[in-house]
Amino acid sequence: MEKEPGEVPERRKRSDSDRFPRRPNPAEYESEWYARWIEGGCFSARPEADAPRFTIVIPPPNITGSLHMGHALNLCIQDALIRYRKSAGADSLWVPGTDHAGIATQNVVEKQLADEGTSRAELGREGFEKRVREWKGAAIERINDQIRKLGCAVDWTMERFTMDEQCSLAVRTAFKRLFDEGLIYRDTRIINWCPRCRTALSDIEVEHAEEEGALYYIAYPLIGDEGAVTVATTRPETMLGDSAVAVNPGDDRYRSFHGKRLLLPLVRREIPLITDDYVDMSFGTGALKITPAHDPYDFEIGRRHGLAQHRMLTEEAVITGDYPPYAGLDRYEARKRVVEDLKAAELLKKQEPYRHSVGRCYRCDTAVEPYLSLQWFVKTKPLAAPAAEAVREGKTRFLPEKWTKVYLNWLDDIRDWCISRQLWWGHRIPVWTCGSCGAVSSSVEDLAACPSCSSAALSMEEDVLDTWFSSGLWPLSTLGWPAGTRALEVYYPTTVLVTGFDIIFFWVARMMMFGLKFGGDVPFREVYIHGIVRDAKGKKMSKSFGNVIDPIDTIGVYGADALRYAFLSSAGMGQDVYISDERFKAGRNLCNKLWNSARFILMDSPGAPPLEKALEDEPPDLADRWILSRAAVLLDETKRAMDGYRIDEALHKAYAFFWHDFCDWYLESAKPKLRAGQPGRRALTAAILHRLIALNLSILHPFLPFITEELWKLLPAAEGMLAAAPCPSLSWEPDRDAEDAMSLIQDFIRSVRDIRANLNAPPSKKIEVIVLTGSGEKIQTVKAGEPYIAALAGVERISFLRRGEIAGKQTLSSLLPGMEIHVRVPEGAMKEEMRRLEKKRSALAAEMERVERKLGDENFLSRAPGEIVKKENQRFAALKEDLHKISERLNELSGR
RNA sequence: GGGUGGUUAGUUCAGAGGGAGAACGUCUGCUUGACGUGCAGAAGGUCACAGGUUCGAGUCCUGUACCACCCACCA
Repeated sequence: MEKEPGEVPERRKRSDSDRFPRRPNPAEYESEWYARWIEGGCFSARPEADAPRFTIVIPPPNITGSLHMGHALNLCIQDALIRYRKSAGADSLWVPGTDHAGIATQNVVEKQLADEGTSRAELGREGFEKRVREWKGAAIERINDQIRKLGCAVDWTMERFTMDEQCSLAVRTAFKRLFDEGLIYRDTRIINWCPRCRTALSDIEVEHAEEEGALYYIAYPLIGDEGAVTVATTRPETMLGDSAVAVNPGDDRYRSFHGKRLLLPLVRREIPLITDDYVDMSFGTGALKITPAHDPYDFEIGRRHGLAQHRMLTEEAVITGDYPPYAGLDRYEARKRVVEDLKAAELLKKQEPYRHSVGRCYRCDTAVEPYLSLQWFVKTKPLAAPAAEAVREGKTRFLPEKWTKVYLNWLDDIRDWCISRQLWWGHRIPVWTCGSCGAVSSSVEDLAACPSCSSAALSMEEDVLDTWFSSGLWPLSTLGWPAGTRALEVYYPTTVLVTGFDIIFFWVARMMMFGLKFGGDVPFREVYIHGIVRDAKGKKMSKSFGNVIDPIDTIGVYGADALRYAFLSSAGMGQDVYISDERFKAGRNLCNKLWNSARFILMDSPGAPPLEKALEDEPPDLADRWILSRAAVLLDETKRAMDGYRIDEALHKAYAFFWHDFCDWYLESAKPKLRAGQPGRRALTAAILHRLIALNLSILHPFLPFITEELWKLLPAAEGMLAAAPCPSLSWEPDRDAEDAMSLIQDFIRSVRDIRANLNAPPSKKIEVIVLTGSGEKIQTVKAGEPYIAALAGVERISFLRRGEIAGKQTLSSLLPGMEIHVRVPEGAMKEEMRRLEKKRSALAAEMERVERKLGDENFLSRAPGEIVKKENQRFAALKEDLHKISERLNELSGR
């Protein structure tokens, strides 16, 4: 009967196989293990231990919502590192915590209030803060639960929140020190203002993007003279606040206008025409309207020329009452009206499409206004210089290295940091102004009396600090600074910071500045910058694309280990991570394979002697020596990869070893030995299987903590929990000879299998293989490997013929280094063989020609190192021999 | 305008001067005493393009094109 494509035959029923359960649903053991790890104190720091320290402070997630795939990636990387270093003997500490996220959280809660028909104003500051604190509790619980679901080995006893008592003390202490040293000051400046959030923003909180707009040409009539000066602007409504028109002093077109006065249209204000070098003659008309209160550069020019600052917008970006026809209009509405009115007055000379950069609030995407206001600033240059220097000196290293330059360029060109926010949710600025003497003081403790005049008429600042001010202190505040705690002493500087490139300026640079300033050293030795999470098509995951996947959903379907595998296997250093069902399935399949290999071993050999004991009683055979050698190499390779933060590489190596070396080859070759071998053989084989399944679990544990722990429990020799177990060791050296010999056997088996596949020989059909050879050493190896060849390639007999002895015409053949193998086939199966041989021959001939040409080249022979020339010669000889064999074979077949 | 990456198999990437690799996907076969979430085999690449250095270039240098990202106050 024909089988439908994709149809799978019904699984064979065997009562035997129920002796050991099939893999349970991950949900059945994952949360249970997390609780056991916590109970067992597996994740607790051991500051008293005499061990190398490995410390990470978590990038604190915002309490605005739940964790997304980006967080999950970030967490998985840290967890793999923490668990690996712990198993390698380090005192690993991973400090968890969350960030109050000022603007973002306030927005979320305000939205909630709006849905409930109330508002922040209605609740009042205290009521609002109380409301946010309630939200905070639930949010943190949700986030921590996700962290537990992912299996993160964080030390919960160290958990912090950026607005808890300890962190608040750090914030006030840092603020006061900077204030007292004159590094924090207050000034009236043009800052970035979000009219929706109604707060100031720092420069980096504004996201610039090119947008389609228009360039408007407006004529400003001269006073007391004919004519006008035409300016070009993208924001015509700001003309209401103009104080002057500027031209370049060297611009001949306007030379005759110098010193004249203009009439500002609509407003009918008299303004001067001034000259300033800043003006670019080639742009627009070469005349620039100056609005000192609403443009940063105009502000500078205004200051230079002593111009008035006319504020024409309110905090909500609505026209102020000073411009009656437009008062109360939104800025865009006002733009339309101004343009209409200018048109009506025939003063709008031209309007053309124009692409220009618009800045938007990074929290709500509203177009930001340059806005004149009184704000607090940090003088950054004195802090930035040491932060840059530390990286230049290599005290902190970026991985991948390319981010070093990004970091340095920003610090070298840094501008002062606006830290005041007109919000209610955050650290209130610890500054008090005296109502009687006017003194402005900062204090760590709340002030009750003015330090200068002892007056009690003090008012505290209303504004709060930029969230990133407290984030910047995170490595210090979590470890107890400003108190000289044991944790600070032992764990600062931390080892590595794991984060995304999007917050290098926001966070990494600020921590460097504060860490050096207050902690006396860099906050971390290394900064590991990972990529972002994308969907299968390479699109960034974002709500607006509608392609977000909730990590918790994925865990529900595939298990946390599968999700972790998807991330860690594709997280090449700094590489973006593409996730898809395919990748999750790959992770799930690996878990399944792990389970089933352990299941086989424990079913077939429930117990085994210790490996060292078994080796005393029985010498290891080729496959034993080979797999032990591979394991020794693997231990070394994964260690080096992990120490170098090449996490995906370590995982790939472990995966390949487990799946291909261990399962495909060793375990398969072990089956006949377990079934038919001598007792000593059986014991040694079982011992190796037990030892190596344990080793596989240990090595894979940092990546797949749950399934490996669950299986560890089932191993008779395993003690305690895997999460607390030290790195496995293997008293076995890499064995070159065993690996070379096994490699030949594997090639042999693959060749036979290839021939079988061409023959369509079912696995049950045993075949005879004829070996033609000239090399004695290779024959010895094949003979030694005969049991494996028999078992793994379905070969019942190998006949060794000398060169010249005829294998027979009716055979399929394959070339191996130093030998040629044949399998007899029935009449009629030869046509395909001729084609294959022909193809192979032309490939060999082409290759040989290349090598021959090289070896005929005087330059090559005289200039290339002797070693290379020798190698090429050997290669030529081998190719020549193979070609000869194939040609002979072809002649034989065609000349029948 | 400045900067940083990238361009190698259908896809995602590794390879950093001497015979083009992995994973996934594809195709073919398989009730193989753990696993069909599996086993076995196979096919598939002018290493973006153009110059240069070299006995020899995915690999080093220069330039070009394209893609991605970051920074910047030209109205």
